[in-house]
Amino acid sequence: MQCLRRQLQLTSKLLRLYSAKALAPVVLRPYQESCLDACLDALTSGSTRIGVSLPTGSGKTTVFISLLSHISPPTGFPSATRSLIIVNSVELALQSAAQAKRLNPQWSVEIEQGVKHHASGLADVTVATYQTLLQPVRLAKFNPTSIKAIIVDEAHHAAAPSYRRILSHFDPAVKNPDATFQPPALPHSIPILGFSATFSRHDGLALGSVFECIVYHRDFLEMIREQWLCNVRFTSVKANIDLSGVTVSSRTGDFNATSLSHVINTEVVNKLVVSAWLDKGANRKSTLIFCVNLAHVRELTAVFRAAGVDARYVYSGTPAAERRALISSFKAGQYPVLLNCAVLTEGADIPNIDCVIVVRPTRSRNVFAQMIGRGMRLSPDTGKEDCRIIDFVDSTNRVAGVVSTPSLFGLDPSEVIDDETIDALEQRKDLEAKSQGPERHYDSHDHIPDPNCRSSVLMLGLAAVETSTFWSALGKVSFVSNATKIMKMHRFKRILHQRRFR
DNA sequence: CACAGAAGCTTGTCCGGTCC
DNA sequence: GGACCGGACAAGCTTCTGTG
Repeated sequence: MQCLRRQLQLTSKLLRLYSAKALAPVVLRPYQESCLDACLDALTSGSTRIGVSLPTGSGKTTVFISLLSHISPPTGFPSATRSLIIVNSVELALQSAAQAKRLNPQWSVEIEQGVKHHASGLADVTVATYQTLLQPVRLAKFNPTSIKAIIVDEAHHAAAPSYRRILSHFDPAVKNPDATFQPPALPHSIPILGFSATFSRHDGLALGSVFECIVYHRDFLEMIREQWLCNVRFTSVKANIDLSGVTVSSRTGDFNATSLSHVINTEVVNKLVVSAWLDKGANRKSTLIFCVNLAHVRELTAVFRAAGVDARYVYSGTPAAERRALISSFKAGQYPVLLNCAVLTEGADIPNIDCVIVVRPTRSRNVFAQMIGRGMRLSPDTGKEDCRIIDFVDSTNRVAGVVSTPSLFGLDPSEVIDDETIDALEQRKDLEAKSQGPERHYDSHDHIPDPNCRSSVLMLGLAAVETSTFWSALGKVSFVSNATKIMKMHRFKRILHQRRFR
């Protein structure tokens, strides 16, 4: 087995070198290479359902397209040469297909989506939206015997019943929610590889029903430090808000929006937000603001406009054409402030954003990372040098579990942060750690309890910090060196082969 | 041991958002 | 307009704890 693995690894590396020389277009970043290695290592070790966690802007699409070129048909099934990429929006489908064609011009690439895009099912790579694949006729085009791998983009959705309805056709181990569903008898196993920036779900239970393990993870903090994402300057503003009375959903673990809006969407706080922006963000070209709910979006926009700032907002009800125009003119720098509520948290690609204001306190590190991640894409064309992140912390009561800039760095939430870089914050954390003795973090807990994984993390010695879950531990892995971390991730993966997720 | 109240968990329904 | 998603919320059920 060891010998076979070495052979396969060598083959995949030679293939990578060969394809790089033959086509010469793609030079993967070092972490993308490591990610590829981790995935191929897992596949050659026998895993078939694996996850990869890479932050927004890290080039997930490039990685999974490259990965497909290194996955060979299973032994004994040379005709299984096709790949299926499942995405959750038309934009992602178009982006992935374009990237697949750009990186591998020799491939036939098709899209299966809606009424406009009908694939034959015979292309080397087909990119499909899950909404379209839910139609049996559309799904039936893809014969499992001819497929060598399936990629799931935004894979934190993969545990939803609709995704499982699709994936169960390609892997009997994925349970179809329909009790009458007859699992297919497949001649060979089809690897399912999930990619996401926030590889977790609030309900927590279901991801393990699709993926066996996470084989690679990169935290956005180290990506910034290594300048794969743009530099960030953090500012935390103390506001007279009291989160202690805000109700928390037992199901999601995060604040209830309605309850939260009673505390956040007030005249005092809204004026403070505008003042903070005038003080710290007015010199920025493009500021994106995250609000609690629709009422908050509208009222905060009004306060900005009353202060003479050209602020606009998008929400789900904004007509598609109007939304495109709003985002397009925002990208062009035609107005400085765009507010939204949950519309632009996932998949929004607006690289010119150079200021993000979070006026939506959260207990989820994922949600916080998604929000501030919108400003971290590199954008040399627009002259963007860095991104300013402004968030608001309560000054009246210290509520456990709130994710803010200080807690993100393991600092006391009451610490004042004014225009500080990641390096400065980590130096401050180190000083605090030295003065306090044993390491302590004030981070929140993410929402996926998994006793098995906690055991694994403990086995790796990664649990020197206060953490309750594998997921939050992964978040803290960013504080160790990259080389060390990758080594630990490889060890972690091996352990998971014996101790799988639920 | 039995009962009542509190706390926590599960389930169903509704809503906002997205896509077909 | 319909289907599906995640999230919010309320109602009902179960479990835990304190008291007689």
